[in-house]
Amino acid sequence: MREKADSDLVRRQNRLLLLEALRQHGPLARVEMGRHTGLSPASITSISFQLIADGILQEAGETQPLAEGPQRRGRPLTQLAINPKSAHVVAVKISIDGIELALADGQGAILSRRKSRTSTYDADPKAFGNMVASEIAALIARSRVNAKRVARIGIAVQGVADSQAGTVVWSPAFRTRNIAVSAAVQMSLGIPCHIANDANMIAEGLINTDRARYGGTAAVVFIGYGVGMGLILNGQVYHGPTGAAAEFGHMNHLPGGPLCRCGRRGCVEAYVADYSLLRWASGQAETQPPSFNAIPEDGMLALEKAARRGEPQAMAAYAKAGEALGFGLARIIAILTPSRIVLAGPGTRAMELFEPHLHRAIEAGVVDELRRNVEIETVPIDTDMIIKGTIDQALRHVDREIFAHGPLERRGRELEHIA
Amino acid sequence: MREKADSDLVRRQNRLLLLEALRQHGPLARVEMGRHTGLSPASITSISFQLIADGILQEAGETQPLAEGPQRRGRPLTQLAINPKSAHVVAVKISIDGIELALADGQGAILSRRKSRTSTYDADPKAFGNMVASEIAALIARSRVNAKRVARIGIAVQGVADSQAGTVVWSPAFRTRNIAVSAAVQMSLGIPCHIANDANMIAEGLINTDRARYGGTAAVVFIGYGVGMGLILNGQVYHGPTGAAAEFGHMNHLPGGPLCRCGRRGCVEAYVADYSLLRWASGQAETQPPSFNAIPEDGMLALEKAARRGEPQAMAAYAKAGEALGFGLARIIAILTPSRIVLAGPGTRAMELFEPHLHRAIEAGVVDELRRNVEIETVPIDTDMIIKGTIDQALRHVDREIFAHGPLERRGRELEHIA
DNA sequence: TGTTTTATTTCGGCGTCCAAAAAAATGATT
DNA sequence: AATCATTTTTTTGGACGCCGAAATAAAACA
Repeated sequence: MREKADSDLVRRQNRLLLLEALRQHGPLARVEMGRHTGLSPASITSISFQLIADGILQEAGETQPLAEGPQRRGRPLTQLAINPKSAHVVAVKISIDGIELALADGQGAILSRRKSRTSTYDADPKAFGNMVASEIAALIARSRVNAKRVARIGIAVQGVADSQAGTVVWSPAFRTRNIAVSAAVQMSLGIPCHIANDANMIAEGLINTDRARYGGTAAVVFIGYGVGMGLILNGQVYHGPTGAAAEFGHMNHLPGGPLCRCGRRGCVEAYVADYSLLRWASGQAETQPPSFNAIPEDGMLALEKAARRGEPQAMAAYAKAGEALGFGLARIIAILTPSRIVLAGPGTRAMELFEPHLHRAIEAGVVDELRRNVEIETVPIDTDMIIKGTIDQALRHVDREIFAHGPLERRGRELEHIA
Repeated sequence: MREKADSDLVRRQNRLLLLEALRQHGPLARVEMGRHTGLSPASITSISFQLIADGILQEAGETQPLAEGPQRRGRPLTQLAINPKSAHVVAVKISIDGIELALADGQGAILSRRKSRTSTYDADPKAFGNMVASEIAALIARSRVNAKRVARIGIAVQGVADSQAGTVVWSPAFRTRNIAVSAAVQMSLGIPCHIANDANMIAEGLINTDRARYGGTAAVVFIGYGVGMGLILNGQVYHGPTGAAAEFGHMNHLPGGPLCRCGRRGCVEAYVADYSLLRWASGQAETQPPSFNAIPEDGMLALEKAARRGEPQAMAAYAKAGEALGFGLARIIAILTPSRIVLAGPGTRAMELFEPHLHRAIEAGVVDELRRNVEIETVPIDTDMIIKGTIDQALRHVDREIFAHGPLERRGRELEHIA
């Protein structure tokens, strides 16, 4: 209840409503939009007319509404879809093993990709932003898309991001702290840019994939080279005051526990991340400083195999991980009572190995009444989830910040404000 | 972005905006409302005219705008205020030592109070709702207020409340679980009624007291006969999917730790609540089943005195409490990065006793970057905070659900829907 | 008394919504 | 082939709530 309501707000809200319906369900006929949004047919006609005039929507190809059974009578539906050329976005993923980029069209279809093997760890903090900018420029140049048609750049990073300041506060991908990124990118390319935590992007992607399932209150846990969490509260990804994500990986499990990459002891990550599993399985002390290199997939596969074979040290590693994860989730449940917990990432390959310990810990850690209302699920490993989520989120940004407003001449004042 | 926007929404939103400005700043002249809401003078005139016609606002008495310095020129301000008789609300507080009630007018001023010494612990779960209803009826009867002018009843309860179902899921004030309350009250009195956790009500009250300070993202911790938490996320009190609050008190601190009133082991409450402090200080085993009686204030005062005198067992109790509280808060910070943590309740009397341990724990439990952005404060103990917060929240409910809509004839459809 | 200043109201215009009627586009029926 | 039935989409006219500008109100000042 922040903003005053006037006809401007009404237009923005209803345009956005229409766009959201299309993002969620794909091409829709006007009547269907009416059903989804609650708007009258007359309004839908008027709004969609303007969106088409603005180049944001277009009539969809002859995508017949599939399988209507017996031939339907009456005037056939004319479906509308988001114009793929309405805007483009770039998604960037910065992780411990390099930088990955993708360029997508207005419908979210990926047009072009790029991977940079540049080691981020020792990157010059001053130059890093410009380096990312030039990678993006190269990606765009290689495609047939005019750079001016790129409306937004989203950057996903492992670790603590401050989206307010546009910096990477702390990340295992960098030796240095507080690396400015988005300002440099924005300056150099003249395209609005934001940065956020990678787990938040996964959460964003999940919401957009299945709103009924993930649109309520859920915690999305990413397990792999680190442990991250995206929180969905009341249908929206939670961003703290500074834009930092839920640092579940660095939530303490046991005081004085194993040494974490962040330098503290007893973080959940120091039990559950791949480097932690390996450290235990290899019989190293838990105070052994953890590796800062990306761990090859082979290593983890071998460890899983060993545990499945029944090798005690490997099994013990998963047991400890499951317990720490379980107590961590129990704490989340006590505080936020999510109705769903989603486990994602390569670490879930070993789910059966730590699952029993996880459940036992949750039972010990939280009152029955609260625990009963939460469903725990794993989602299939898809390394592209972060990139896709970032694209999705960037497009929603464009919807809200640009498309919902209407054509330029309509918003004289607002432009001044932005400039 | 749920609701479609039409002129109805515009009216509701702007009426509510006006009411919120008045709730927050007290009586305001129309120009001032304009400044607060961003609405034009013309709109303010029109909206306030209708609110006055609806009996919701009235011209404020000759409350001169205090100390304008030199006599101001120009037409004097005419201040408007919320009509105290526009609606009344009842607040009920259910805790381990009885039931407390208050009746307030439309401005939130308390007109009448009542305390029932009925022991809740062994109350008949079937009859409890009706018992509360008759207490409320008695409170209203004793005042000069017509029961039909009571627009809402808010109930605050210690423990887990399910506001969706209107039940007390679990509370130390009751032996039994899942006690239905609000349905019976609503049936018996014909007044809408909701139930919520007491810590959430404190949070609600704080937001309304000082929006600038508490309107962002904060965790409000109540320490006393139990440990509760109200979370303020982006300016709003967080209610989980079922309406349960943040059960910080029953968030696990250490697996296998001391026995809690909830039956689990290692909950934060089992370190920090008054019964836990006494249990340690008296040298009992931490597996000793905790007392279910309200603990008299004297006992706690004596314990504090002992610790200040330097008695080792008493000091150790506060040390353990401080550490558990600190690690608990560290976990909250890692997950939610609140910009403020508020400690409230009688337990804060002993703040200096556990403060150093608390800070040491937070330092050990969370990355520097996150910890730096949080301010920890205590608010003076005010046993009425819960009642006041409940009144405030009930009034906001009335604003949103009744006042914002406009006169009855205006909303034919909506009434049907409610009925 | 007239002038200046500030607050509030009145008036006319604008944007968006909606209901109802009209038009469009097709299948079914004769 | 012509007409009827059915469904989608557009057009039309009216309502509502906001806003800017002008008018009015109520005081201090000169």
